[in-house]
Amino acid sequence: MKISAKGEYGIIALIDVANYYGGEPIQAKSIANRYNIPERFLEQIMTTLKKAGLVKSIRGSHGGYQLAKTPWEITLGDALKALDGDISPMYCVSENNKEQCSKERLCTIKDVWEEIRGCIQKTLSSITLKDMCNKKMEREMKAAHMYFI
Amino acid sequence: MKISAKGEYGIIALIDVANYYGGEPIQAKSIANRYNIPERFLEQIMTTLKKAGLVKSIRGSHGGYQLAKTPWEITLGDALKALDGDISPMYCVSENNKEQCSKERLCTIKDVWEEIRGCIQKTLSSITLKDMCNKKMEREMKAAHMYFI
DNA sequence: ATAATTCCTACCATTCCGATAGGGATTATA
DNA sequence: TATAATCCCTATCGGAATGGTAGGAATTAT
Ligand code: FES
Ligand code: FES
Repeated sequence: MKISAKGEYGIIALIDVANYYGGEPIQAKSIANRYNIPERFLEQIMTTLKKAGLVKSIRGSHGGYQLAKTPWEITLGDALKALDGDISPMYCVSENNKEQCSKERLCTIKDVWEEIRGCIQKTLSSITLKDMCNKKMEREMKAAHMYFI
Repeated sequence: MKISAKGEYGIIALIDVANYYGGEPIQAKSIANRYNIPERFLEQIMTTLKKAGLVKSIRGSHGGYQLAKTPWEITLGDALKALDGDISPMYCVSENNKEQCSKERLCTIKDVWEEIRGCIQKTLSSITLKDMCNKKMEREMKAAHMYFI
């Protein structure tokens, strides 16, 4: 029941990119350095985010990443779905439901997984990158010279 | 973000034991057979549940397992906490918080994990074994000759 | 005595995760 | 046009976790 490092790194990166929304593209290398994320690993993560349509990339020198939508159009749910594949606690209630449990029709527990998936989904899809940026800014206003994630 | 097989098997077993509440102890072997769970694996799971104080065991011939509390005193939250160790989506918001994230005090994402942990916890701790038994019974009443999990 | 059970400990195979690595493609700019 | 800075693609790898197996000891009813 844990969110992967990939998921966490990806969210950190996305929030960072969102912070630069409207400006110059931001490089994977820069993000990796500032948040202490392995550089080559982050590259792969950014590719994932790109394939999911959350960021767009600019290649070549002075290249980097920018949001593919506005910060208030992208939710943490979108991010985690792209990064960890899914946010359901059990395969039988996954959105891209491939694997079924054996006794699915006779299972009374499935409802529980469904409910959990629902509340996670609801929470995550209610928080946008914009929200996260705002929170970060607020905190940095109160505590001078400190950079929040 | 998936619940382990151990977690699922354990919950199935617990519900089954709860179904026999007040009667004879029920054997791991019997549970394993009926729900198609590897026998020796289930033995270990039952040990986990025992150590967590959810079931008590009776050794020797005609032995087996019984609930250590009433079915309405044990929640699915108790069960999963015992089986999967924890239900938090990130170590920094775990109840038995050992590992801390590096920049914990500067992290704005932690709040999100906290919120998710909260809603999972709330859902799981609101469902008792009694609830699950009732649901099972209701469904079996409506569909004759079918045994639900 | 025997059979049925739980209990304890070790082990094993596979998968997943986090990360590293090499090298190619693209682009600004000097 | 050369160079440096990027992103991009693919392969690989070590370690940890997961799911399961195994042997045999301890306990108990019959
Ligand atoms: S159907 Fe998936 S847990 Fe029962
Ligand atoms: S402190 Fe744990 S994710 Fe930020």
